[in-house]
Amino acid sequence: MMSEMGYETFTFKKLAKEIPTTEATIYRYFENKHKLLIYLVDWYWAFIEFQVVFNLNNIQDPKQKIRKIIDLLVWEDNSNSFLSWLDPKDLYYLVIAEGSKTYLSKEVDDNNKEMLYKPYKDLCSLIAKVFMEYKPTFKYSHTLASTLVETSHFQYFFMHHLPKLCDFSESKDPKELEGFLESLVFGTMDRV
Amino acid sequence: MMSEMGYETFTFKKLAKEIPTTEATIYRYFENKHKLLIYLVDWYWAFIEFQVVFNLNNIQDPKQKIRKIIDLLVWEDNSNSFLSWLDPKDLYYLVIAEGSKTYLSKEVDDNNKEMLYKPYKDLCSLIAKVFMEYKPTFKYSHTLASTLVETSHFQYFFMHHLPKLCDFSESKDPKELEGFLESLVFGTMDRV
DNA sequence: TTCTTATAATAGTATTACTATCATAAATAG
DNA sequence: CTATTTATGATAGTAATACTATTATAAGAA
Repeated sequence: MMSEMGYETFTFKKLAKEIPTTEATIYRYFENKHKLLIYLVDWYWAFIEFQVVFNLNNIQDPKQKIRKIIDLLVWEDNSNSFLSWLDPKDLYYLVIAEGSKTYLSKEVDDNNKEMLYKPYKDLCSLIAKVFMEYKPTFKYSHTLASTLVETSHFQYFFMHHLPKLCDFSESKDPKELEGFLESLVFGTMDRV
Repeated sequence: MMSEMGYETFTFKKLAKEIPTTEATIYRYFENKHKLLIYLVDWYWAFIEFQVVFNLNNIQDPKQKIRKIIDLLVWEDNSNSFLSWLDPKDLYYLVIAEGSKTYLSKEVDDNNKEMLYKPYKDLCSLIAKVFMEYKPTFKYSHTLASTLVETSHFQYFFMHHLPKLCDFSESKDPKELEGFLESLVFGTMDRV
């Protein structure tokens, strides 16, 4: 629902009607709409981290590991995902369109103290570690990790809504985006 | 005001009280709060584009041009800015914290048709052109341009609010961020 | 001086983002 | 198998938000 109608239009009242339950009941589970967004986005990052750990298990070459990470971040069809009441693909679209709103708020510092961004940080940490395996002398592994994650998302968004801001206009092929992300990551690290 | 209290907390009523005028009068100038945000952000992009054009005028070497662009995107102190009732430094902080909300909305396609993202696209186009001067065979100049602009902003935000997502934690030195952005841009293009 | 246009003042509406109360149903513990 | 805890439903209510509408008046231009 949130993904379909957008975060701003989505309300607890509408959700209550849909489930169905009452607004008051939902408030017993989530302090407010923003915390629900954070909960959903966190769920997604935890899921992706799991996917990364699982899929990197049988890969030795750091370069191949990084390629796999990029492949997992850009969903063409990651439908090997386990079943759940939360469809990861729906979450993917939600996180692309609304994910930044979890931290682009005046409560960011409070939320951060409450560890609400831990799943995102953990994922970036994990990716940064793989970067360090590939190039131990690289100084900006965390910065590059968050840049990779963010770029994978907003370029996907640009591809579909603001094609002038990227070069994948007509094709809308996730594989092309993956190609760019690989040059970005390896190019940056190979300079060192 | 919007930057200080955050987009969500800011209202036309509060603004009217501050100016002072009435809510209804503000509505004659701006359809709604979101359009005012877009107006302010557009103003900022137009200002940066002007700064880029102006500052690149006496530089020939594309590499130096790119260095200058990165320097203009990350504000340590761009206070050679002309005076105005809109302080560009205030706008810089506004665009970092709220800028993405201009397009992360369900109205993005309608707004795009109304050319509301033109200043942002124009700036990216200009930067992409300089990239092409530097490396004519590079395939992703627009993608890299928007990645550079976005990355310069959210890494600045991470630096101040979510330091675990970057590597500039203690120092908070814009120059370090500029260094990373240079490796990112040149690293990506030099691979080709 | 007339006409146009902008603003002030005021009022009003639907919706949002909550909070509160209390009765009841379901789960669980002794 | 009853007593008690806990969750939900039903309902009501509030302050604030994001607007829209109306009319009188003030200022500027023709």
